[in-house]
Amino acid sequence: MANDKKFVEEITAMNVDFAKWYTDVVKKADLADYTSVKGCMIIRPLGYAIWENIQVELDRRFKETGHENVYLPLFIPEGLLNKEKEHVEGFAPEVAWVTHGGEEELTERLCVRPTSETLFCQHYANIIGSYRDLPKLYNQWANVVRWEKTTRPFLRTTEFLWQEGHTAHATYAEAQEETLRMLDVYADFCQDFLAIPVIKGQKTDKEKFAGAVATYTIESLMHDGQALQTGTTHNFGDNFAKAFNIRYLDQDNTHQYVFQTSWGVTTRLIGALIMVHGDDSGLVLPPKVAPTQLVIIPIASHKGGVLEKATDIYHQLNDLVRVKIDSSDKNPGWKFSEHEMRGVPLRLEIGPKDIEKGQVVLVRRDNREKIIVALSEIKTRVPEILEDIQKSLLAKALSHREAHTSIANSLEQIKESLDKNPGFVKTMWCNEKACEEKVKEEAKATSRCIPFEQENLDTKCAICGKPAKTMIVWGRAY
RNA sequence: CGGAGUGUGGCUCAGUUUGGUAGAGCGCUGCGUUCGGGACGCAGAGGCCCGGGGUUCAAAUCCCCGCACUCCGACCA
Repeated sequence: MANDKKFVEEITAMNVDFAKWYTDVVKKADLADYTSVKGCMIIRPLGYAIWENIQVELDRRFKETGHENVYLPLFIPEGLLNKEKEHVEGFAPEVAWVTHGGEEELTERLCVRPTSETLFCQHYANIIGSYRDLPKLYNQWANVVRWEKTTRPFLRTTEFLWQEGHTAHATYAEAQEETLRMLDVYADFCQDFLAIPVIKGQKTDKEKFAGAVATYTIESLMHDGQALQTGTTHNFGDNFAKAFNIRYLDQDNTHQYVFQTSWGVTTRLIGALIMVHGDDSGLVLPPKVAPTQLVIIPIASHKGGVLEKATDIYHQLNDLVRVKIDSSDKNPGWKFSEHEMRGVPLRLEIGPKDIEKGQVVLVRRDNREKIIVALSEIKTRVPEILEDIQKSLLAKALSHREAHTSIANSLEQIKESLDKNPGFVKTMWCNEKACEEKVKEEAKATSRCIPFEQENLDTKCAICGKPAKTMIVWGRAY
């Protein structure tokens, strides 16, 4: 059986129509379902289990770096939202408003939180009085609502799930340290756990968060060459502290404003998983995040001893990996396709012939390699193979990104690169907004970030020719 | 917010041109046979044709007015 044979007819091929492929995978892999409210999706058990795994792992890393979880209200009074000017202007167009409670019109409209900066600020103003109260390292897992015009499951939904970290510090330097520390947490999580390579960098002034001094980002490249911001951290300086009057008394008994940060990742990460690792047969999940890591498929399960053996294997592996046994009365072929669509990293086939030979057949989801393993060795081989799949997926995604990263020295070259080899384009840049706008207008691309890992490609800005200040990465983004 | 498209059993759609008893495939339920890449037989269940108004003896079909979703652009995690 050739590896490139198309096993699943119900999913549109990626190279035929990537957008269609994406929604097909979302539906066929049972990740999410549409509802009667635009942009609001039902996250189905598989999609939610992936989110839960993301949550558990991230939460562990947040706690390790000293953070505590809290929960703040869903509603924000209009007056509170309006306190920081840049912030409210940034979010105003996409805020949903509650105007009535029952039949009564409210005296003040309530905003359904698009993010919780203002609520955290109000709270911090109440609870921070002394330098002894700092730092405050809070995080909340929550849903937020942004009234988006164009929505796509996981990538951009009206309501989405996320975590938002909000911290308060005594000095700008500490806030900056926190901002970069959390970017590292995100970057490491994406690469190690989701097998998604990222570029760490700073957003330009044009792209930074409303109300922030500096915004940092991790950027990933999807299979179609489109960029996706997979996580973001912000240093607010004392902008919000001044607007909300968050002050503490320092050792010298003088009032000081606090310095704040915020950082978040969302259910968009699931979209990234789909678009980085998926193939024409459906979802491909890295073992670390996969709700089911191994599925056992009994062959000819009506024949004596097969189901018993499969169950025995299940019990042997149950402590080592997340394993399921599919003993439904579907055909084996149907089951193969089904679990491939759902991205299960490894499949174990056990039939009468295998039992005779004392072996099982393992099939990798990522490359469809068939591996025959003696029954006596499965407990060592299965975890080994899963580890290898995790590594291979990261390596594959990394080489895809490298193959789709170009260097350009002019606006013409930026356009050409984006058209001929869609992906990231690195250039030098003069740090002027005008050049960003020009790229946006002519090449339909935005600046993704100014990478921490700089390269000296040229002395001049690729767009205007003036002396360059930094290297920047461009891309067409989701 | 522009441009395009689509709304008919759970799903994919036919039927609409030319008004006349609501269809197919898949899925689902039951029984039996199968089982190493989406099996098969038999028997069943299941529809206010997106909504509201017209026109007509008669509307899924013709005419108005809504609403929703999808895709492509502009804005955004």
